[in-house]
Amino acid sequence: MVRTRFAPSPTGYLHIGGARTALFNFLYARNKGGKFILRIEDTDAERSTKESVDAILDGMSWLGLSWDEGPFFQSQRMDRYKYYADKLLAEGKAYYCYCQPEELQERRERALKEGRKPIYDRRCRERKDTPQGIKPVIRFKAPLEGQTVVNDLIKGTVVFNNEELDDLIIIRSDGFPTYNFAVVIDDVDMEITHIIRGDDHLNNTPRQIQIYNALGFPIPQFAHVPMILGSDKTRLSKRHGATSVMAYKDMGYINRALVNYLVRLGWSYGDQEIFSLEEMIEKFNIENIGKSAAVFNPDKLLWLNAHYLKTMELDELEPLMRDFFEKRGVNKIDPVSCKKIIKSLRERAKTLDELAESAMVYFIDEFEYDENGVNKFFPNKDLRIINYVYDFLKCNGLADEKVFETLVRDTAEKFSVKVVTVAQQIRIVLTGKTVSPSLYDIIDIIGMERTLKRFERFLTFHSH
RNA sequence: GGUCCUAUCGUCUAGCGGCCCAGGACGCUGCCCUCUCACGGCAGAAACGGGGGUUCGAGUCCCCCUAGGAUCACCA
Repeated sequence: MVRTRFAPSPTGYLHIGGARTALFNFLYARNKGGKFILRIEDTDAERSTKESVDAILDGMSWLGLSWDEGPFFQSQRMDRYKYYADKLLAEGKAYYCYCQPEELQERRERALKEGRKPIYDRRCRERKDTPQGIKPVIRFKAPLEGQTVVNDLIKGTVVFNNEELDDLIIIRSDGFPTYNFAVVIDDVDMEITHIIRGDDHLNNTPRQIQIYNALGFPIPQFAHVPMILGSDKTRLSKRHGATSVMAYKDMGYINRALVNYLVRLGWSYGDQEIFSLEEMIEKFNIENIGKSAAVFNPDKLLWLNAHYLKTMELDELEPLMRDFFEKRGVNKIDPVSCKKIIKSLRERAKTLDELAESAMVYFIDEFEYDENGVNKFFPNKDLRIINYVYDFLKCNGLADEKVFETLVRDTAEKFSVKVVTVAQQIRIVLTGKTVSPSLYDIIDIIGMERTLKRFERFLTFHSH
């Protein structure tokens, strides 16, 4: 039984990189019919917050990454870490260290300056006395020689010389475990079979393997996924734009689009670009994860978002638009007309927010007229065409789109102008702008009454 | 600096020795469609970092160089 996990530390929101790691773990577990476990690594009391936990859970839910077990909190598992630390101590595989943080820091800097390795010098390793008044840490007795081999599903065989690794702290002076110790205990307790995580952890892996060995635990499978970089090829951060998953929701991105984008960042399945969640689960595998870091490309994400905007069911899209309309003060809007609006704009917008913004032509009757547009399409302030169209609409109404098209064409012919001219004149009358959705859609959505009002308003503004 | 990882169009990538004078996608350019803008369709420009090997044959295997990234905490 495959068991994977996502183990974020609650020191901020769910970011793009974490989301992809979570996604890969989720997909792998689902693909194998296994379990996906969520664990919160909150051993750093200083930086961990409840808000972050909620933010991460929100992000996961929005992306549809449901977990089977958890969330487990490391802060509630102190007895487990203590138990195994004591065990290591009793077996002579760990020891108390009384060195103070300041002197450690100092020695590190000196070593660096003198060109030596900045690793712990193990001076407490064979210490027999127990200094009073100092709260010690517990260090792991790492092997002094030999090699530790990581067999990684993505990176292949990676060999580390043990002399490069020092005696890491496993329990801090405040009694809390450190990361490298806690993950091992947790992954063992939670019976994790496949550890899929960012490759910034590759260097931690030999240390963790040494702990597995010291405790006699079987080694799980490791898969270190390459990082996601910003456009300047440095680690993705705020200055590259939004990195919070929920920020994308707020900007009008659709969860499926983001998930689809993320799955293709570092993973591929031939030439396929579009994947439904079901397809991802069916086709995901670790072999097809690339080995090199990937640059986050906002344009491609935008394209995917536009794709889902164009192809999703209107019934699914309609409720998603609510927030974006409300943001603009549009609250009472029935689902039927909302769907009409979406239909008229979905091919012109790339985000839900953009769609809502351009939908304002349907809601605001008091707008400015684009002066350049007016000058361009109304030579000599000639209002005869508009008057003619107005009269026609007032007398005949508009049965359907075909009638409207005929009207535009006939009018153009009657006044010996191009069809574009007639259309653009009507567009300016109806929206004030030279760019808008299809004219018939506007009339259909706002209704004949408001249509005629907009004509009258225009004529009043421009008749002198 | 030590250690580790990585290296195909600007970007995401296909390629797992001959099917590749390198394919797809985003973006970009042009044309078509068209009531504007979009959408859509078609076409185009655009890459195997460099140098050595191995081999009849290398983008694909090996080595070196170079370049990027990661990591060296009582953070995770």
